[in-house]
Amino acid sequence: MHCRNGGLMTKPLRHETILKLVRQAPIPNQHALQMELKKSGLAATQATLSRDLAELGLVKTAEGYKLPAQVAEPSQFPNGDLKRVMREFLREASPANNLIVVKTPPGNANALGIALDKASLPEVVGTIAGDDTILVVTRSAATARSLRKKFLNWVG
Amino acid sequence: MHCRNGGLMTKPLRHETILKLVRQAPIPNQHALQMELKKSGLAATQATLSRDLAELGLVKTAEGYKLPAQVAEPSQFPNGDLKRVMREFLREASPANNLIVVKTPPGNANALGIALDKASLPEVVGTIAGDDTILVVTRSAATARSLRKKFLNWVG
DNA sequence: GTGCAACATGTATAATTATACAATTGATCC
DNA sequence: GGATCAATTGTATAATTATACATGTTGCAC
Repeated sequence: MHCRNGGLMTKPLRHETILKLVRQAPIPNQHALQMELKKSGLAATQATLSRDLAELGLVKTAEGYKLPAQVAEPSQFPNGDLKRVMREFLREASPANNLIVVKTPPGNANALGIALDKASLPEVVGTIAGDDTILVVTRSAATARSLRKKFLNWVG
Repeated sequence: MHCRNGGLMTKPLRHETILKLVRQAPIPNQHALQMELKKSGLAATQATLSRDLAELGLVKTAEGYKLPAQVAEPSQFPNGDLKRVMREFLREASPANNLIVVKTPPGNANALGIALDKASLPEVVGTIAGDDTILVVTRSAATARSLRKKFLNWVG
């Protein structure tokens, strides 16, 4: 078979390069990794990369392969606080694709945004708060819709 | 098609159950999850579970699906310390499948074991230290062998 | 009521990943 | 030198996961 290896220890270099790449950004799949490595002059088949990723202990998330350290901490504790803040400030929540557009009284978006971030709900990828509007970014439209319903239930 | 759903909101319950299961132990794959859910009287196809896992933001590791919180922290900082301790105490390191059997002078296994744990090398799944022997558990035989070489290089 | 849109889900299949096996290379021992 | 073994990798394929599409259901507007 053609192992074009030729005795050069390519594996350690490849592993280093993979770690370098994954530190820059999550790698969506093994084919993408293969392309990136090729740019660095490193050839490897999908099978080899599958083995590499396992040996390096990388982890596959919705965003792609990451270092374990890069895996976001999820909600540290429940959201009693969030519910309270939300009851106070939430006026309206509209899904828009994978976003929820949350309206608050003028000047209060930030407060609610902070509470949302702190609660770090698993559904929430991130938030941006303006003056009276927060964009809540979720992984999918379905998530946005179901999370929105959860919000509305909370404020009952 | 037969969505035997009948209007009961099975999804939230299913999601709760999945989270409960994954808190107990990593779930190796979607088929295993399907079997577990069946035990709880919850029927779902692989496709549904694939969608569920994505919505819940679970992450796939070598051990299976986990909560992001359960993903182990990798080496926090390099291993200068470990190298020093290792030079002092390491006498022998033999690979045995996915283990490395590390020998130390009598009574020193624990010290080296602690240094190993602190360094939390990505290759190391865990360690057990006796009196003059440490078992270093890695993910694979290949990892064990290459890590062992790394050890031997360190102690020069 | 009808119509419509959003959901949840199953089926079938595409896409992705893991692995059994074979081949090559380099080291070690006789 | 030749034999043998461990390591690395490719090929082919199996196993696993994601998704395009279709369908039954529910809630809401009219």
